[in-house]
Amino acid sequence: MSTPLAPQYDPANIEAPLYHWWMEHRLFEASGAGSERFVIMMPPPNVTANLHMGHGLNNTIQDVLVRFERMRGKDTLWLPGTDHAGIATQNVVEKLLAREGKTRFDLGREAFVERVWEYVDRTGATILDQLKAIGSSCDWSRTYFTLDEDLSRAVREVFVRLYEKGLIYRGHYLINWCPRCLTALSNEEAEKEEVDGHLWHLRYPLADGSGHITVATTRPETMLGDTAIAVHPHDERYTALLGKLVDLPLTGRQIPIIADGGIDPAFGSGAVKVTPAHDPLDFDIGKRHSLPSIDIFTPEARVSDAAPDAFRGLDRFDARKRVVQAFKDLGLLEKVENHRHAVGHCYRCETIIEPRLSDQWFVRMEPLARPALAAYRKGKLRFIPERRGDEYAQWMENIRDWCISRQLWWGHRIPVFYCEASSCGFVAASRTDLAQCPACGGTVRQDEDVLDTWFSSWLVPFSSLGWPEETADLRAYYPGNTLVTAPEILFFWVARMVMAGLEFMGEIPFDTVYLHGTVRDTQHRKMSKSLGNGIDPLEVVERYGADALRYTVVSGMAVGTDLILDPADLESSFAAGRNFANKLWNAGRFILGNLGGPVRPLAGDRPGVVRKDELSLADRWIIARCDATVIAATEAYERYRFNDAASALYHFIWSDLADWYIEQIKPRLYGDVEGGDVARAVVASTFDVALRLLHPIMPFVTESLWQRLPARPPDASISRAPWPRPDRRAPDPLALREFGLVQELVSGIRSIRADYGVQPGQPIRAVVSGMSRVASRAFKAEHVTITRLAKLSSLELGDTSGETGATAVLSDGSSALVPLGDAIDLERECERLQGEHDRLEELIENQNGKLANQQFVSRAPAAVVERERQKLSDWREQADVLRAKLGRLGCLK
RNA sequence: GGGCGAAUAGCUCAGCCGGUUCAGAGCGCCUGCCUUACACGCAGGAUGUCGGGGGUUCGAAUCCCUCUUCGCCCACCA
Repeated sequence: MSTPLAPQYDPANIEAPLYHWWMEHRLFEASGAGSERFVIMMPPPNVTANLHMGHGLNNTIQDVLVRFERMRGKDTLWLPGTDHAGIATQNVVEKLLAREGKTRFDLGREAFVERVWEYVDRTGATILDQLKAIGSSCDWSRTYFTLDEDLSRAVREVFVRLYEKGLIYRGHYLINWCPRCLTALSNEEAEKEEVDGHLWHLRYPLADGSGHITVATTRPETMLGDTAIAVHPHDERYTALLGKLVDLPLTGRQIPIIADGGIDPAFGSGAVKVTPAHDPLDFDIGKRHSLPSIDIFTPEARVSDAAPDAFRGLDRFDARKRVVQAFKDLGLLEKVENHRHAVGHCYRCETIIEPRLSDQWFVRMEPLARPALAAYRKGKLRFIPERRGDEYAQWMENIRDWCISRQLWWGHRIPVFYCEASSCGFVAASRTDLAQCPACGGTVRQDEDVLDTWFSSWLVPFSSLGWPEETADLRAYYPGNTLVTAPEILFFWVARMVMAGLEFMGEIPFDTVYLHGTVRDTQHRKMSKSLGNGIDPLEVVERYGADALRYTVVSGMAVGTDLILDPADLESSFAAGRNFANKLWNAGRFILGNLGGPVRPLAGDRPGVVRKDELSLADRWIIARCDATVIAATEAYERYRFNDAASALYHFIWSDLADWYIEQIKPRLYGDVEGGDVARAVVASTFDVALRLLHPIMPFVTESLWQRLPARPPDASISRAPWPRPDRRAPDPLALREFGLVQELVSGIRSIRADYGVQPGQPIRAVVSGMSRVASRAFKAEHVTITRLAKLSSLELGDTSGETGATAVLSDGSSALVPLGDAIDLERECERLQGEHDRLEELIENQNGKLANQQFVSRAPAAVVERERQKLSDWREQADVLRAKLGRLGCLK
């Protein structure tokens, strides 16, 4: 790898081959060795999915964690997989069929399922390859699919166990129905959304002709299925009407007025039309009063034959208009009010949910939720951000039974078998397919429905490891550690995994749940296909590189915040990451080009090791800074504060290492001064550390540079390099202070140059006086550095008396004078210094006030008071120096 | 309707348990530089009554209350 490096980092030609190389060397596979493990289950993307920024965000975070822990020496398993995604996938294939003018019913169940498999096999799991493009270091050798044979076996095992335990039951209930997908949905799959609607006040004439009763409803069309009117038992307005009948308009039916405690007398008219087949509250009322229920809709939510002729076949919304019109025509429409309320929408297709009475399978959740809640309460489950735990607990506390049957064809078929013989009545859940009835020998049929997709997902932490077999993987990698996911699927998936883990493995599947934010545009709208405000991660990878994408994601999102990106301006979002990668690349190019072979070891017992007394001030400074960065970055990664890790590394690499240290060592590297070998040792070592610290965030550029460092075995990968430890030689506060003064001095002189418009190439003199001992030592030690970086013709440490020029005062009270001769603009300089002086005086005044305050001096901690005193004296010293300067320049009036 | 969170430079965000990081970063902006690692760069600079109002405190961007505005979760007022 000795080819000269290009002056510009070229991710497009570097990343893909590198990923290949990682795969070849099987660097991401869990080994089963080592004492400590780190396991992450990837939230399995839908098989049909294409990578979007949400995946980019989610998987980048997981990869950062996994790479970090892998370098810390743990046996890491990041297990990828794909989800068969029942409704979503079936919808995709049905859409394809529609183009051929066919429906799934034209094909029939078996052919249709075959068709879906064909599609899934052909398109493959594209998304998994796309995940590789962003650098995801998953253990691909263990990739699963939720419809794989072994995972399906786990699903079936779980169903049968729960069935036999009485935790799965079949019932006739009002469920959430999607009239477009033609299937039942769970409560979680019905997304509540606020909608602007109306409240229609309808008059129902009393059967005895004595008047009417008014009901208020948001869904007038359902009146066709009304079977009662309910009022609150204590509502005096209606006591006289209780038990009376009304003529239900349009239907020719008569229904009773009943009393039910569930009615709120304050809402609407206080009287409610009761439609047990189409409203959850009404369903309960119907049960309490044994009311008949009339289902007036077909599965597609068109008016069915149970309704009067005039409305049959109408879509529910057309029916609504017609019913309202009919009431108007009859003079029975009292009024219409605007009314905002929450309406359920299908989470896959946004269609408004229709509550529908049907036979479905349910899981009794309370017994599963209890231990899952207890585990959280006992502190075994940690949420990041913490407050998300409250949502988890709240959901667990109010858990409702889970409707798990779906009227789809694509999925795990419900393993329940019914005997066809009417006299037999045999029904059972079975681990194996039944050909005939074990009771009577008759033919059996299997339940037609399939299971909710999440019924396989909630098992993934163990089903993907071979359960119910007692595999080695299961023993080694269950339970896992961290789950990284979007908050949207907290209930769908996370909470249920905890329940399943406890029920079937006796242990929760992970101890930490990191819930990251959502990717949004600058108007804070969620990125989505329909809004057209998405960003294609692959386009970003192509234009800016995967590292840039990852850097942006990581640094743009703190714990508990969303990731805001501008789809209209990729440059603003991703340039910083690309520039950083390029900066690193060029720093590496420079360092590698100047090492020229093996370097002396910096520490240890090896021969040629650099002795401490060989280190210059700058060397000690960068080592101390490097060490501080090791500590800060490690802690940030551990605390999931990846943005902190990113910024600590950005600052260390760009400002400390590139802007100062590399500039500082140039004379040594070029042989202009002594100590080139020490500089090489230190720069190689600190750069190596920086690469390793940054690798979890920017794996590609760090790997490609790290492999080129001297004395690397050909097969060594940074992804397995040991995580840097804090250095014994650091911390070195004195080096930080001393070099800090050097930086102040150089910056001060540069400012003067800029202020006075000194030509960039023009060398100037500088005289520093009034130095503290620390400054004096530092300036002597870094004389060459200061001269070079401030472009001085000479740097004198001593007395500035008698000369006029521009002055910079440093924090220790030393002042640097740049004699400018005729170039000096006295008035301007006075203004400059006066401004500086006034600013200090104001600080001093405040500080005096603070320290004169008895309350402060007596109540504040002694250390705080001492610190404040020190500040005051520093400022006073600086102000004195400035005043003297002003006097000498004749600025003082 | 219940619960929770956020409001800091033009933009995106740090600022953890109250006292210096005299309020920071990146991007953007202004000035000068193609200085032999990097113009995806270097150097220098400007920018904020820390959402409004009250309070606690010797001291508040940081704690409490309140208002305003946004956001999230939950919810069978039809």
